[in-house]
Amino acid sequence: MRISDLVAQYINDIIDEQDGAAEIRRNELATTLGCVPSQINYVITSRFTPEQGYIVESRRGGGGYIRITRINNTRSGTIMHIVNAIGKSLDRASAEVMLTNMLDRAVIDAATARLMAAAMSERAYADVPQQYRDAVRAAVFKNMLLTLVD
Amino acid sequence: MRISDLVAQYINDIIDEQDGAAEIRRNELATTLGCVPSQINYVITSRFTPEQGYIVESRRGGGGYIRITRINNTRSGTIMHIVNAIGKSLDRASAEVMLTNMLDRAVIDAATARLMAAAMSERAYADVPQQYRDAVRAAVFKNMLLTLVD
DNA sequence: TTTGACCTTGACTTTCTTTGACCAATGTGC
DNA sequence: GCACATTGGTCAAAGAAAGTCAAGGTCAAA
Repeated sequence: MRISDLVAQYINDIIDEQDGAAEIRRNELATTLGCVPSQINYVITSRFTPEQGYIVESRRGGGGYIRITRINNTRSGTIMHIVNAIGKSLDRASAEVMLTNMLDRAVIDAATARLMAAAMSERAYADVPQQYRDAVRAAVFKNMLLTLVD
Repeated sequence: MRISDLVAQYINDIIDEQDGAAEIRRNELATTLGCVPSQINYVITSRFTPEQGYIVESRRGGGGYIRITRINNTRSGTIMHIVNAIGKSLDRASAEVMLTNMLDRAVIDAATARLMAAAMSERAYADVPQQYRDAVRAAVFKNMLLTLVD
């Protein structure tokens, strides 16, 4: 298993336990999980971005910390937030990150996530020229998301 | 015997052993079987396609993998039948007829039908030139259908 | 004998992860 | 205030996979 996944999982567990927010100490966590401190930053920037519905605050120096807060917890709100965050273009990886996130936050169920991921897959767009792919994908994704809001 | 047959057989054996899914590491398998890595891709794209009842997922980078899942069972039979009936091209109206049909036959539920219909809508493909639309739509539809199969 | 479908190979690309050196901010004791 | 210890932040390079593509090979059917 990837170290980055371990870190992400660790953070997610804390957030779940503590009802929406985790406060960690970078070096301590790195030591606990046996990785280099900057790995923590990598995980945060790749998996706990604002786009994905998290706010990250931190402080250096003695007693420093990193606080990760999950926002936007109502279903429709979350979905609309995501819809609005998607521009004219969307690549597969970003779509998948969003889906994983919605799944983690129980905004959608596993079957729906799987279905949507399939509609985002690289394979589905193999026939269409590069230049159009991410645009269609964005459009398809938004259309699907909109059926999920009440 | 062709190398590609060896690769295909090897993958199939794993799938059989592991109850429907094989997770491989491309380079490792290539080394084991004494072929170049891209041979694995060739085999996958030629013998483990959606039409043939497989779902393929993958990930690059450290800890990367290729996962091949075979689908099989009765409701699945209906779906596979539909998948195979779809050619290289699919227009919105036809897709909708199929969805209504599946819904009537309880192969899918209303939410799923709505979600899939959204992914088929004209609006979703407005950006892509006419000539490609129905091809992408077909590919997206097939990919989605396959996730409904066990 | 030509042709077309299928197979093989390898160079090059893209994506994702890991690591470490160096930087910036904050707190503490003098 | 200053020196110094304690944090966290940034960035670029290297590493670890997988993906793509095009050029050439094989082989059987026409």
